[in-house]
Order: sequence, then C-alpha cells, then structure tokens
Amino acid sequence: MTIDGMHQIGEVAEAVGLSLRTIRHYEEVGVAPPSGRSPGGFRLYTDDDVERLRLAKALKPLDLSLEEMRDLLDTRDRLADPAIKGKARTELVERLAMYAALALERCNLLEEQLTSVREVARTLRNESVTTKK
Amino acid sequence: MTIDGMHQIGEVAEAVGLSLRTIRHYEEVGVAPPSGRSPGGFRLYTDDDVERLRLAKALKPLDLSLEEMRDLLDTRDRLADPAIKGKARTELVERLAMYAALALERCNLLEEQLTSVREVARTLRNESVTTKK
DNA sequence: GGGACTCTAACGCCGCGTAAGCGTAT
DNA sequence: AATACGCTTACGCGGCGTTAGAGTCC
Repeated sequence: MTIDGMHQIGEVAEAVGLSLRTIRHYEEVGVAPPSGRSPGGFRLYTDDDVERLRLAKALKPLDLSLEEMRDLLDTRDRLADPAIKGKARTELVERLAMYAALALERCNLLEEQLTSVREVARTLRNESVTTKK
Repeated sequence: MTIDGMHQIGEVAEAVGLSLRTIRHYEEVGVAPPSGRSPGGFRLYTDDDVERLRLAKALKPLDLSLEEMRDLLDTRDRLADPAIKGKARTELVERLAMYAALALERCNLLEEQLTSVREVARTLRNESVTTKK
C-alpha cells in the first residue's frame, strides 16, 4: 500500500484475483480505471476502485461484452449519486433492471450447463470404470 | 435426408443446435468430420457423426480447447473398439478418467460461478427496486 | 431453369496471454 | 546499487461470425 491508502496494481491483482494484464485491459476499455497515477506513472487504485474490480470479476460469468460491463458498472455508480433525479434516474433504474433480468436468464443457462456437464461427467466416469477390468 | 441415411449440414445444424460455421470449423480441426461427401462436395453426416456432434456440444461447458475435445472424443471412440486390448486399452481408459476428473473440477467451478452470479443478480434486482420510487 | 442449399477462402473480432525493452520504487 | 515492481507497445491466438462469390441439388 502506498501513501494515502492507494494500492498499486500487483497488490490489487492479488486481492481481487485478476491478472495484471486483465486489470490493465480493463482500464483501456474503461471497465475499471484507476483513480490516479504515481509521479512515475504507476497506476494507483482506491478502495472503491478495487471494489469495482471485484464486481467486474463477479460479473464475468454473465458473459457480457466488456462494453456492456462498463455500462452496467457506470449505471450503478451513477445511480449512487443522489443528485440525479427524475427522468434521468428512472432511465438508469430501468437499465439496471434490464441487466438484472439478463443476469437471471444467464443463471438459467448456467444451470442447464451444469446439469448437462454433470451428466457428461458421470458418463465419462462410467465409461472409464466399466471398461476398466 | 439424402440417400442412404446421410444428412447434410443444414439438417444436422438444426438437429444439434450448432451453427453451420461451427460445424464446418469442427471438421477443420478434426472434432467432428463428416463420414462422406456428395459427388458435388456437400458434407454428408451419418447418424453416428451427428451423435458425435451432439456430444461435442454437450462438452462445450467443459471449456476444453477443441484439440482436447477431439482427443476426448477419439479416445472414447477407440475404447468402443473391442479389438484394442491390454496396455493400449489401459492407457485409453486412464486418459478418459483424466477427462472425467477434469469434468468434475469444472462442475465445481460452474457451481461457484452460479452462486456468484445469483448473488449478483439479486444485488442488481435489489438496487433497481430499492431505488425505484 | 429456378430456388434453396452448400461450398471455399478470407478477413474480423474479443479478451486477453505473452514477450521485449525500459523506467520506477525503496 | 541491487532488487522488485511497474510501464508501454505490439504481436499472437482460439473459436468462431460474417461477408463474398461461385457451385450443387432436384
């Protein structure tokens, strides 16, 4: 940890469980930019930045494009700002709801895959045991 | 369906639920080649070919490389040949067992993802409801 | 011969992995 | 001054999607 509670990339990668490359890439495409840089150019992440990265990682199974992920995260962040009111806010809420729905769909898909892959696993086990002796 | 119980690619795609492109690609890399071709060059798949494609699709959530998939499928097919005996057979069985183990691992990973994505889904729902009115 | 189907060849895209060569932090 | 850490740039890759243009089936 550096001065002022800022973290540099290695530390963050360790904590979040993403590769350096991925974290840098997430900056490039705006998914999770660091709030600052050291004088020498090192990326510096606040705790909130790290949280955003965590969320990003958690979102991965949703299989969104990185652009969609950025949109989702931005939407969430903007909703957290109570200064946004009225129609603008409603719009954001609806967008978030969309993503929520999408997440549910994706849950179902994952469940299907899980059962399917379980079946396959059993089949393979069987075949590699039945045939054994 | 063409003569002799052979199916052409569109029919197969429909039945299995893979795109034409994917099926062609699976031939290119040896995952699921058609048993024949029409005089004019159309791919012709037997019922067994179609079965192999089905299996290939079911295997997708395992997240193997196509090369590994090919290996898995080939191993299975060769095991089905009772002419293979002794050490060679044992080797095949062990290889299949490896894939079975890998499948189990993958199951766990999928479970993790599922719970994680469920949590996210709930969170999003909450946020898009709490904020609503 | 007309319409549906299929073919090959080639480029494009996304989400990073992986060097290479060089600067920064302590 | 050594060691660990980080930076940018750029190429590569897997698994297809997507034209484009030509051939095949019946």
